[in-house]
Amino acid sequence: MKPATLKQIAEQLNISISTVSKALKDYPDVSKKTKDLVNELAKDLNYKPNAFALNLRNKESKTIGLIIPEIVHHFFSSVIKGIISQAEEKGYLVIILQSNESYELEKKQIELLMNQRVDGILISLANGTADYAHLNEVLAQDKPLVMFDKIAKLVRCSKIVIDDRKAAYLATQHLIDTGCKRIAHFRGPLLPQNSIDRFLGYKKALEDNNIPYDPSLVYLCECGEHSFEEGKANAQKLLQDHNDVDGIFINTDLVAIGAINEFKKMGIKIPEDISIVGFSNWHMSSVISPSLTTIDQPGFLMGKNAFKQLHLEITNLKNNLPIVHQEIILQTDLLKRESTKDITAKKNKLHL
Amino acid sequence: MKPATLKQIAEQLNISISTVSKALKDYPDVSKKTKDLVNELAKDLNYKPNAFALNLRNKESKTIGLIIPEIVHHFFSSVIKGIISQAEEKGYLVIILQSNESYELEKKQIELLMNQRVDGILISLANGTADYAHLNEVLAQDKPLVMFDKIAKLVRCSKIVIDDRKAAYLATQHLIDTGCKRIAHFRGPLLPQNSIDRFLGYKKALEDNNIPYDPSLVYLCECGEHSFEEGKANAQKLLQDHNDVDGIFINTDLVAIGAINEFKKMGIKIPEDISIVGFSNWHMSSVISPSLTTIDQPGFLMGKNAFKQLHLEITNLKNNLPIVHQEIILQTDLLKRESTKDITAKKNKLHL
DNA sequence: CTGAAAGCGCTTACAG
DNA sequence: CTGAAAGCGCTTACAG
Repeated sequence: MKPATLKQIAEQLNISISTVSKALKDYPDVSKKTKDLVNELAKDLNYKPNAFALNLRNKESKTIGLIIPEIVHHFFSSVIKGIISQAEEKGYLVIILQSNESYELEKKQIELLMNQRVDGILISLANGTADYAHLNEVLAQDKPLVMFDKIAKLVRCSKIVIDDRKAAYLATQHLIDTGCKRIAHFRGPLLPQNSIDRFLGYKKALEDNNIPYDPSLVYLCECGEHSFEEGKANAQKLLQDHNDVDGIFINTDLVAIGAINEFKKMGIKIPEDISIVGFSNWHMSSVISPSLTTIDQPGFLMGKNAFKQLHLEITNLKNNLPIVHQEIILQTDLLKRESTKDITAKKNKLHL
Repeated sequence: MKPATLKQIAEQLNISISTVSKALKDYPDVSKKTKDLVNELAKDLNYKPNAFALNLRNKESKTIGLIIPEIVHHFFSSVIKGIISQAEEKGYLVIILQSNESYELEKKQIELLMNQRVDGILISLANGTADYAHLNEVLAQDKPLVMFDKIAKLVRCSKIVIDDRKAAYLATQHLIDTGCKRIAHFRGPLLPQNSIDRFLGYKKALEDNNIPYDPSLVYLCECGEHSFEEGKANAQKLLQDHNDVDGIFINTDLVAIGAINEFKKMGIKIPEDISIVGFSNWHMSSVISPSLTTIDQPGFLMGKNAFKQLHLEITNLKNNLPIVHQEIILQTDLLKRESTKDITAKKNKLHL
């Protein structure tokens, strides 16, 4: 059974399409009697306005596009959840595409979404993305665009991020505060700004505490599918290279958990021998033993804020109001758990 | 800058809109000269056909809807990935909604998607869904609908599933084959058919091996957010209630991992004292120690198949071909790892 | 080879 | 209070 149209209602009632349309929208210049007739029949026929026709007329589809590097990923799926929940509240639908960390795919997907004429685009960049022409093109066409987490500083649009550098600084400072003297870092890949910033935060904290920076203490991870194994491998390498390390700041929780597993297997005590701080607050991190001290990365909140900002820009554009790009920096908290030492306990001991 | 239209091209070239349209579509009855002119200008203006107009005319949007109980979930996010990857290949976009395991939300979202006039709908049911009127309504309106994983047997549409009962049977049989005599089961919630079937498979395997079924050996889990903690709690309870258990078949890997953690903490050896089999093959399961014997639940493949089937039905509907509903049962494998005993090793020993 | 006309389903300014 | 007309941007059967 095909969905009913205004035309059908009009014909059955022997009135014009315009009147039917106005009756359904409760225009004041339609008689009560006509309105009642129309509404009743519309209900009987289960009339729903044709979204395609509305889109064409209103030049908007109440649909946005989301491009994300990876879906099977705790942080990113939390962001998606935040975006969708907020979108649903405002009556928007979300088309999701996955770039697989590929610049080429990302470029194609931007085009797809532009051709689809979504009302706006939300994106977290692929690691491979170093050229921003496709993003600037979106902005040039006056299409609202908001970036989150993995952003390009040079693109002039709104951004929702955390302060990776500051968070990494705090993480490292916490290791120093709890007595670590020789602190290693398992860093993320070379490209996204985030792992660069985390590395820089680590380095800065060392400097500010007069601890010499030693590049041989920095190990690289892909932080992709094999994060856990990378953590184990790096833990092994680290022990071979340096037997004096007493603290590690690790780019991602999953890598940290791999490292912890390996250390435990080798009989190294955490936090007594080596203290560890992770990054992201994965759901397993609070639950393993020892539980992992880490930086809480607020994915759900980031998603919510990203959609809110996009929605604001879509609305302003529609109402010919000026669009002010925002850079929103979400707060990150250091969650102190068992993989680092408890300072208060230590202090108390000293005071005995 | 607003996107270009056929009208603009026509005006600039002083020809009719129809001719422009036909030139762009390479109709044979347009002169080469006109085609060249049109194509050149179209390229200059970066002309892209207006998707809203096409949707209205073609009565299709090359967009499907997906309703899923939970996004932040390893299995479901794998399914999503499979769906999106396959959809992209066929030129379809995917709108994702999350039902949060709520029947009410699910119902609303079905309506949303119907009003949006997506070309088809993919759904995995909320645990709370026991009434299927909203799903039958979709089918009554001739909209292709494919269910996966959490399905309703009574709804007459295509389904992509695994054979939960058989997989559970194999898991339990494996425990029996490796010498377990007293086998417990941590089962999932009462509602979705899947956990019922897994329970039934467990029970059937016991029967077929003349092991008496003991209801006090069956423990319930929500298998939601706190799966890990549930595993720990159930492990504790089990030890209090029964000190003779030597094997457990557990509804979900995450619960199993929680249980393993707890057992290890209590000094119970796995698999020597208690053997454990999980279900789903979560990415951590192969990587923890001892690694978890489990049933591989092919999420990505399920997503791919679900979209393929939906696409087939969409295409057939469009071409007025008959639609044959399929129930596709994907293969599940038992992955033998360290949390159960190695039979071959045992056999070898016996043969010495 | 080109173009006017009708139509997809809706809305709204305008006429009566 | 009701309806004819124009328009959103496109396609295609038909006329010339």
